[in-house]
Amino acid sequence: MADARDPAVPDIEAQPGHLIRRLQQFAVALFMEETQGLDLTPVQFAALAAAQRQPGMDQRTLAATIGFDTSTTGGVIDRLESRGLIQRNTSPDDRRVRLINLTAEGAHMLSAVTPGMLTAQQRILDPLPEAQRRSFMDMLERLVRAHQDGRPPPPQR
Amino acid sequence: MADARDPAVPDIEAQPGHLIRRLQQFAVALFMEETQGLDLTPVQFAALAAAQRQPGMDQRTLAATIGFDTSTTGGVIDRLESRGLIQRNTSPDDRRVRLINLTAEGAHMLSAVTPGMLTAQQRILDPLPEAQRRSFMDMLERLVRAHQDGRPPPPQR
DNA sequence: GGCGTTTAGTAAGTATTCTGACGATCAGAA
DNA sequence: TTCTGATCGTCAGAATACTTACTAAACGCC
Repeated sequence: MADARDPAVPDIEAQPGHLIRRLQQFAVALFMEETQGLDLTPVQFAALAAAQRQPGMDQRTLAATIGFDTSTTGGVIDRLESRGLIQRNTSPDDRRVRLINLTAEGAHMLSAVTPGMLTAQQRILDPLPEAQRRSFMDMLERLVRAHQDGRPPPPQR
Repeated sequence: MADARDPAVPDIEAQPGHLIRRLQQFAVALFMEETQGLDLTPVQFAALAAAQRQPGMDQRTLAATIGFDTSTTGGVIDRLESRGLIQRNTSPDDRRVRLINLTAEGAHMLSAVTPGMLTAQQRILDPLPEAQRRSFMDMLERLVRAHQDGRPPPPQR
């Protein structure tokens, strides 16, 4: 029963933010479980996949693609580069820019990880009745798209 | 158009794991924005709220409540303790155990942060039509509960 | 009481993730 | 051309988050 003197703690467990964090933890755990031994994190996988999809990307574009800031992306790329999965070359047109390309090993790694990744994705949604999975994904996409399109400033004027 | 030679990269952006990660990022950003200046992270807030809800918890129980391992929780509690928001006392019954209690400043901090936290929670779901928000939350809860209850083995037999 | 096992917490190491500051570089203006 | 501002990337620092290994303490069996 609610305590009138304590409106301050409305049950963390029922808050969207908390549930989203928890679900994200499980998603990562499932990914790691299904790709065990390949030693690639979900974020590293996303970076590899982005590099594969659009070769010769600069880091800034890659960061935006996978949804991180350039700082974080730089670190991710550092590790992938040191493992020989991607190459980072200075652009001839603009020496500030580093162009990212997948190496052959990177492409191989991507193929090796993908089946497990897909299994993990299925397992994330598994607890939902099948009819709801699409609906959940639609809402997720809608939320992410809305937030990344910048919060539309409050209807001023 | 799909390239038959490249079944390996099925569009990261459409995978549940990626979308959940992105949404979590926005959730954190909204929390920080709405509680600006108070200098409390969502995780720290969760720990404070748990301590408030059940005073005298040991760290292990607290960790389970907010959904982290004991290592991470220990670090979170370190920072809260050094800011004087919680106390950590050795249990008289079992000297291995540290009992967590909110200080007066901790309780005050909790009250100060809660309104912003609630606003942030609303803003997370804002982009969804109101009719869908409850539905989204129900699915979230179902997913988290199912995963934390251990993956129920597929309906065999 | 003594000893092996279990348990609570910490420590170390890796990897995210963010913000803010910085250096290098480029592009456009004076 | 030189100055100014903007842009790309990195660095430094803080806070998550995980795993593995370790210490300290308690428990259970004899």
